[in-house]
Amino acid sequence: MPTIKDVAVKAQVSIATVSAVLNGTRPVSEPTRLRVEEAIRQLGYQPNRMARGLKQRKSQMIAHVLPSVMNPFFPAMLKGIEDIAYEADYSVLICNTEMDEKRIRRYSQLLLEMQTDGVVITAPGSDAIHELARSLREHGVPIVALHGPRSMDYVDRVLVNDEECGYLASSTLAKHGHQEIGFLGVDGSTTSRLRYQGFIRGLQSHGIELYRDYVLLGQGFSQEEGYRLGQMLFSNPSSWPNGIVAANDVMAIGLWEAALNAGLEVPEDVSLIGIDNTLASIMRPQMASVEIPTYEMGRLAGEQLLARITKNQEGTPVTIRLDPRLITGHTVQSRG
Amino acid sequence: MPTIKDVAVKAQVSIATVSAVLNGTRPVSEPTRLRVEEAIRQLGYQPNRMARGLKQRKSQMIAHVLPSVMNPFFPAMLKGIEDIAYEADYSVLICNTEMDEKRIRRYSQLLLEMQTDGVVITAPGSDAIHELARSLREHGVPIVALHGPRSMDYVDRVLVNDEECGYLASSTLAKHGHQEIGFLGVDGSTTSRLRYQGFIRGLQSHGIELYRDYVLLGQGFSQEEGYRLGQMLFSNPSSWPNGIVAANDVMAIGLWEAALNAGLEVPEDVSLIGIDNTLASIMRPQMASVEIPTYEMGRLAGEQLLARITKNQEGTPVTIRLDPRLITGHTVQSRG
DNA sequence: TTGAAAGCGATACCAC
DNA sequence: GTGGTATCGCTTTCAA
Repeated sequence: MPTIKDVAVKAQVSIATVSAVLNGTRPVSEPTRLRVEEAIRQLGYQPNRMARGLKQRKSQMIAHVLPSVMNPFFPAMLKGIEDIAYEADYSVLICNTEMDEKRIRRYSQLLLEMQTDGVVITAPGSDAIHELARSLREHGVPIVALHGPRSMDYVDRVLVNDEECGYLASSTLAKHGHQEIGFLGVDGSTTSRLRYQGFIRGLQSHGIELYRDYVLLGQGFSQEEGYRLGQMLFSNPSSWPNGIVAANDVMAIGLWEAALNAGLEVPEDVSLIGIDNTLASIMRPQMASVEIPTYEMGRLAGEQLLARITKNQEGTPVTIRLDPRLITGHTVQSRG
Repeated sequence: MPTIKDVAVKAQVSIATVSAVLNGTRPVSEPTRLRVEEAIRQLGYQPNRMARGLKQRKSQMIAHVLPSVMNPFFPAMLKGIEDIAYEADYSVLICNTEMDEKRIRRYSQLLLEMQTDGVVITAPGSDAIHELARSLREHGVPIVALHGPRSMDYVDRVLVNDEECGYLASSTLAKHGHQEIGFLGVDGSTTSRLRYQGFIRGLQSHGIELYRDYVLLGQGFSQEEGYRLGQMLFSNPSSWPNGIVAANDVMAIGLWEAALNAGLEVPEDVSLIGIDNTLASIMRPQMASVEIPTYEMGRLAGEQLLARITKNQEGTPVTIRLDPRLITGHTVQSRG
């Protein structure tokens, strides 16, 4: 690979001048500029970002820390971040945590070693995640929490209104005349808890009674857990809810399966609505869900991060909160 | 951030010795080693990878060039690559091409500027992609084509046996007694063409006639195209295939919808089978499909790439070809 | 077993 | 407008 020196020799100028042409940091006369540009072309010269980064103490790289790209909820966020980064000439490093403490800690160190200019965190707030955030901040690396730890109120955040998600879901069932409405969530998850709060508000605002037996919390947002909780819900053949909100689409699909296996028809016997709209729209029949603008959130997180990097490093943390949107489907049927 | 020099001062040794402790590149006496390690701990020192990379002319970064992480086919591959990279202390840069020539060209340049140590390419072989590969190779950057351009026989490749995918799909329908079998594919796609060839072989080996009218090629592997082609297939109310192979799951789902809209029951009136198993398993009823071991392929690609980077830079290109696996579902029903 | 010093390929300050 | 050169933080000879 040719270096700036090769260019300088070929164009018969100093490397300082080549640098000036490259970065426009100072005026260069037309003829020299042309000579330099010609030399660059002929040599196929490309500046070395490691050298530049070393000197400027920035890498033009940002990172996205997320649980796993294999979870369909996240790729759109990653894509949103990448699109913004691309436009601003930044590269994106990807860090799948798998919710593994050890892995998070190693990435925490790696990001520092790489001189990452900023980090978007999309991961539940475990100890290791908070430690990662603390360490990065301590070293002056800007952070944006994207649908991440809600408790990170000391960094910029891009969130969806999770309470509203739950509200939209239960309200929809209520409006369709359901009176006995269940909720499937995840124990210890802030997201699940907020959605449950909205769920309650939806019931209340329609004057519907809460059946505590129809509220079940599992261990994770998985299809298996949705199925397992579904089985419990339908285990009593004489009593089950006629409408159910699941804390996300994946659980809703497991729930759906449990309903079918219990001999129930959807939506004739029981209405279902998910949250996220990751998979709802591709199901047949299409499942009702509450859409979260994940791509847009990714873009906003990317923009906010770059703003912190290039402009106001300081300044009080910002919170951007987007609203979800109801997606109607064929798994909700009017009652009575 | 403390530098190697700070450590040296604190431990009262030269930076050369610190470096030796860090990298084990030469023997260091026990007492000095302990002093250095203690200094590193106390300062919270982390080596600067840009500086190291500049000197060593490698970045400890690899890249994954793929059409889009939002396409459910790719995340598992990316994850496989990342897992291998993580174990070997490499970072992964992500490059979504969106099949956009301009974007590919910019990434081509970026990867060079970043001093990327190696690249996994998972993208159809457009002009721009071949140009990217050529440019990287010219600069000595190892490449692995992961389910990528089949024509890149000058680089290592990790592929699935696409012909076999088609064969498994049509054979399955044949074994269930279907006689009039259709195929939905994509015009100009090598993947689609190979799967079609296997499809034909499946028919032949079961002595089944090919109905050319039931073979339709669209413009892309999308649900919309699946739907559109499906509509064409079902437009003649007196004649349609009773079994159809779609070149991938996403198209199969569009096709499914078209069938339902045409008033046909699946699988009573028409059997369907997809390829990829990206979405088939989560559909209800579960869709039949042919599974591609994408995660495992990603791992193999990562391993092969790292082998090239750290060991045999030279040596004739390797091709690793994995076999697909049939996933039975409820969209195929026996005939007659 | 250790240290001094020459780079790696850029940027940026200081002269001219 | 342009050139010389110190510098970024590290690795790697070469000497001692």
